[in-house]
Amino acid sequence: MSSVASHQSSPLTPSDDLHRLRHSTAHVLAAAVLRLFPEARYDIGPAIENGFYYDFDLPRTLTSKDLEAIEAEMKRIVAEDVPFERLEVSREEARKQLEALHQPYKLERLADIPEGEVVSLYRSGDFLDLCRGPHIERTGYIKAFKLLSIAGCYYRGNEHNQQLQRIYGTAFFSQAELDAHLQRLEQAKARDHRKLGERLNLFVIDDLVGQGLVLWTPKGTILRKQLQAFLEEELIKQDYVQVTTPHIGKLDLFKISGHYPYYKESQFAPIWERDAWNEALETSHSCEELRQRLEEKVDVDGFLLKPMNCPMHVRLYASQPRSYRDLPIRMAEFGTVYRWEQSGELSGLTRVRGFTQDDAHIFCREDQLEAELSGCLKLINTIFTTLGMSDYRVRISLRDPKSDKYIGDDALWEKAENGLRKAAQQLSQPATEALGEAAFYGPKLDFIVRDVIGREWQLGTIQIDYNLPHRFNIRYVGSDNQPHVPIMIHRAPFGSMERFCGLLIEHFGGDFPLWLAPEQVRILPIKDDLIPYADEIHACLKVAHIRCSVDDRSETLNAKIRAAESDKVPYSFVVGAKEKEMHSVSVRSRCQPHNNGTHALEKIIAILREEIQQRKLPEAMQR
RNA sequence: GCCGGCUUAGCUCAGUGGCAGAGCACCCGCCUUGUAAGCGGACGGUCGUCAGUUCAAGUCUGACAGCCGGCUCCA
Repeated sequence: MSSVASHQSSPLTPSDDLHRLRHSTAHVLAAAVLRLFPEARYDIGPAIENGFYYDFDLPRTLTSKDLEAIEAEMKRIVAEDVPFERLEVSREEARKQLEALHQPYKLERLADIPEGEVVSLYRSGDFLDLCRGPHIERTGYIKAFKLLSIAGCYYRGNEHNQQLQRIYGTAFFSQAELDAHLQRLEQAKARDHRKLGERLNLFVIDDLVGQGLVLWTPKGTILRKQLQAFLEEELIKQDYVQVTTPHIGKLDLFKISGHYPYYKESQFAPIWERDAWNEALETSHSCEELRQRLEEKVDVDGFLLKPMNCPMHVRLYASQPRSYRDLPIRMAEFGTVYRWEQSGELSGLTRVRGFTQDDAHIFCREDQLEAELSGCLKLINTIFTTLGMSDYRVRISLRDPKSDKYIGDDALWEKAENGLRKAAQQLSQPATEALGEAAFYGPKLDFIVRDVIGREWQLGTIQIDYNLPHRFNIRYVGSDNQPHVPIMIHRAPFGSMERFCGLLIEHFGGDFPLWLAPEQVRILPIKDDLIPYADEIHACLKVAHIRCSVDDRSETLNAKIRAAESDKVPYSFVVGAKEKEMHSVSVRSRCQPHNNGTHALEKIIAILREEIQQRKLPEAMQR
């Protein structure tokens, strides 16, 4: 299947071959850069999911013109068809060779290789690299590649280190595969929720309102509300109660919860009371003193835009005495939270500064934990199944044992982590464990989905928390008449309405199932004198709670159909004299774009009501 | 926040120091349409913002803002 010769004896899958091809192409890239910039210092150049990159420290910043020149040089190296030679050398020998090349980053990378491990260098023509390999046999095997972009990146991924220039590229076995890949990238752009959301008029992000703050249009609001209504039905089935809490709360609340001390940098700055602010200004003798009083000492009252809903739900729990008979209490809220994300990280609906979580906190007893976790998994499964989203992965997010950003003692953490591991076994697919991805108060089970350009985003999450109940000292009276501390489960099946809608737009490419479509039916009168009949149909659909509009422009039918299709309206009803006579409509479905027959109005309304009620997926996605 | 790129009409985009442009959309008129664009006209601009260079700046320089791709971060 591939023209790439394998020089390992063990059998390899095609993806291994592709990986090797790309890694070798990265070496050719570095070789080309070195020819054009002899003073270049190179770091590492791995193959990645859809291609490869290589990081360089260069005397000047690269432009797109440079990419063309580098690509041309790479083609020359491919034409030279030199072999990749593996040289296994002593650590000392490797050091000497890299020193001779004046490659400080490579020397540091060499020092990272554990004692006792084989050190290998790869030579291809005039280029030498410290590399574990393996590689393809000759540069001539590289048939189809393209450099894609330049990006800044930090050495070793640490923002305090030197910033390097990273060149991204991709390579395939054949030009046809490369072309197909580039075409896929191009097509993905059309599905991008940032483009599609604007075109379909679902949401707006306005400079004057602020970065990362989403304005939902009437159409987008319908989408959101339908999702919310869907989830609310499930909440009723699972005996949740809904609550409502404010957008801000006292700083003290978040000091107790730990949000303020632990994640201060990720929050909007506190809102200080005017009097306290004035007094602090007047009585502070220096800016530093003022800063300390406002941020560190407790003698100034302030408020925080809430970064999470949990502290408020905990206080609602604590507002009454609770008996073991009351548990579990499943407290849900579509609560809007605010976080200070770095400006460079904001992106459409998927990374924003204000978003609404479909949040809930379950307060339960130890003996109820397993059943509650199971209920949460069931809820998430219902959502993903209803929406036809099967392409997700599950991550068990654990503490990084080396970090100090977590609260609570080790025994409780272990208990929570094991609880999640056990719950994860119910899943139909294996979950992968990830250190350092936990919340500061507990481990999580995260459901992760990719966007159209391949970036991964966390959507749903289930988190076990033994810590907040202790920090707030909440209790219930047990059957032994003694106080006990409940366990909290934090869970959000969508995660954030904004992020979820963003990925949903891309998932459906804007072709939402009927129940979600902002405009479900568009009525297209053939001639202007049919407008009164179209209005009559419109009124009937409205009574049946079907969202529709009449295209009463003085346009041809073809033009109206084109507009309806491009607006991604699921059904068009064409009405002319024949339909009027029989009190019927001619139906055109977006899934079968041709005349789907003439139906009596009552009949088609019943069909659509059924499709809405059952939350059917678009035919194109049904199996 | 860091590196780089981009920013011209509502949208998509042309405009290589010398009069601000096109297509589509919106609006008006004609046409009265049978399953993906009928025809014509009019309207629409602080060329992201602010400085600078120049006889002259959409075009060159700088700062700032926003967006895009990465990096870092992500409760």
